Amino acid sequence: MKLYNTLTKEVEEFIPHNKNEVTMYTCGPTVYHYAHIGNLRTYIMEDILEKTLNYLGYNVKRCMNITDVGHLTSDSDTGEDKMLKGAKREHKTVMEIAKMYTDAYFSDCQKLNLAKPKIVSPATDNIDNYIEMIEKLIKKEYAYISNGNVYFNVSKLDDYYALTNHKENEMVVGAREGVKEDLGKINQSDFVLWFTKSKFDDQELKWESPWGLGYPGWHIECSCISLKYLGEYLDIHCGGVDNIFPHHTNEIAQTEATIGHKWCSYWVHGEHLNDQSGKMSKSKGEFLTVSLLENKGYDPIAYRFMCLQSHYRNQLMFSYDSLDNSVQALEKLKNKIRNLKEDGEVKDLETFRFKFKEALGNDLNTSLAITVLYDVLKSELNNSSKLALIKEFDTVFSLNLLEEKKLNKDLIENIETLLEKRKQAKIDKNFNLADEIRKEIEDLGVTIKDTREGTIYSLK
RNA sequence: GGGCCUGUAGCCAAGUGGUAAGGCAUGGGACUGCAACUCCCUGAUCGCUGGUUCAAAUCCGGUCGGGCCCUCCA
Repeated sequence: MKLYNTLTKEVEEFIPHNKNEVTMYTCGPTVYHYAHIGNLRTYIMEDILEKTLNYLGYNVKRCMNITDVGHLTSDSDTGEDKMLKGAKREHKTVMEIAKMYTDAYFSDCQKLNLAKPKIVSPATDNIDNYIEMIEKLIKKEYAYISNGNVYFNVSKLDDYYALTNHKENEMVVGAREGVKEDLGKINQSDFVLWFTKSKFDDQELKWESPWGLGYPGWHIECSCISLKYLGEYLDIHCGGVDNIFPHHTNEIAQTEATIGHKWCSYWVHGEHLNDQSGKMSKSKGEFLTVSLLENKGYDPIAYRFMCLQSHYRNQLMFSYDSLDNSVQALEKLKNKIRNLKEDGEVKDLETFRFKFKEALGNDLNTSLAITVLYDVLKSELNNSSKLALIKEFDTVFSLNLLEEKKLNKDLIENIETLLEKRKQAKIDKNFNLADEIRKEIEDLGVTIKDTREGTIYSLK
């Protein structure tokens, strides 16, 4: 298995710290609003990665956080807590909001066939751990207290910018509008570990700490949760590219300062989904959620398919045209598969299996893996063998390729009766009637197809 | 100002030195009472421009265009 590692900027052979056991940490959602499909693109990539590793025989232990607290707009005390903002908007308490959007998030995941990580931990469940870790950092003199907040001192590290090519003196403070310099810091890139002072005194969730009543900075949760559940040697850490700096950079800083050795070997980042105006966001353009797509009549799986046809490290352009494209393609693909009927012994799977593994094993080239699927369909293999391969591939793709939609009994009887009538009409050359009956059947949501063996039907 | 990614047929998109995968759409054909489904056939020299090389979409330089990050973000 080869993976592109942001840390080395190279595609590397993946070697877990502990033989076949893989530890994987993926940054989870901030539950102050619905996830948009751009957010979900990264989770789709992570899902494919996890399933590919499983397919290749690894045992993956994956952990994800749920950010349900104190996600400020910035470390410099400007901006507003997102959870609080969400709560105000919905006239609910912060915890109610968190619950509501956490549920919504997992519901979206389910619709996209995203496996739930073995370990899911809300940020608010681990406050004691953060405090403990921050105390350690202060004791080791990596952290200092200033203006009531606890900061991490990045100048104590040899290589704070390991993940990026940033240089401290070339960075522009306030490159982004609304960001103001925090005068309490020693270095420009120092970040907050614990807040006791914020311009937003109405911050709802606060905890007692050695530094006073306050709440954690927004990088500490991922470090802590990861250490708590996955140990001091992490194999893979994932997230969106926007997390590279500062979030992941800071995670590395505080974690390695705490444990005193290298922490995570492979950093895997997913590129963004863009729309015509650039990066998709919650504040501009159409707010594209899974539910919105569903309301417009799209099967969320078609979006998953769209993502798989591109590479996770390339930006992908969203448009309804390309989603329509994927809808068509997926439908055709499933039709082809539906037409395969078992016909004997399963054999000769290795060639395609190898190609499939090679595609995914090459830094998750899902697009090429999809091509292998089409190659299987066009191959000389018998149907049973094709079906066996498709079933295997779909453990990674998760596109419901073999899904047989269930017809209920009454519906079947109804259709059988109508088909009999239509058959008679055709014999009588009464094609108008035959067409009417076909229309009637289609209105029931069923497609029919005339073949030499008779008429067959399936759910649309 | 600094860092990074990207430009392949109408559209989406693989492909990192040896003369361009795949999908969707289009057009033509087979099948059908018609249709749907399915099957067969159908298209690009890779933004532009210099260079390296026996050989470049692939490497290097320039140029034009699109996008991202630099303390909200997947």
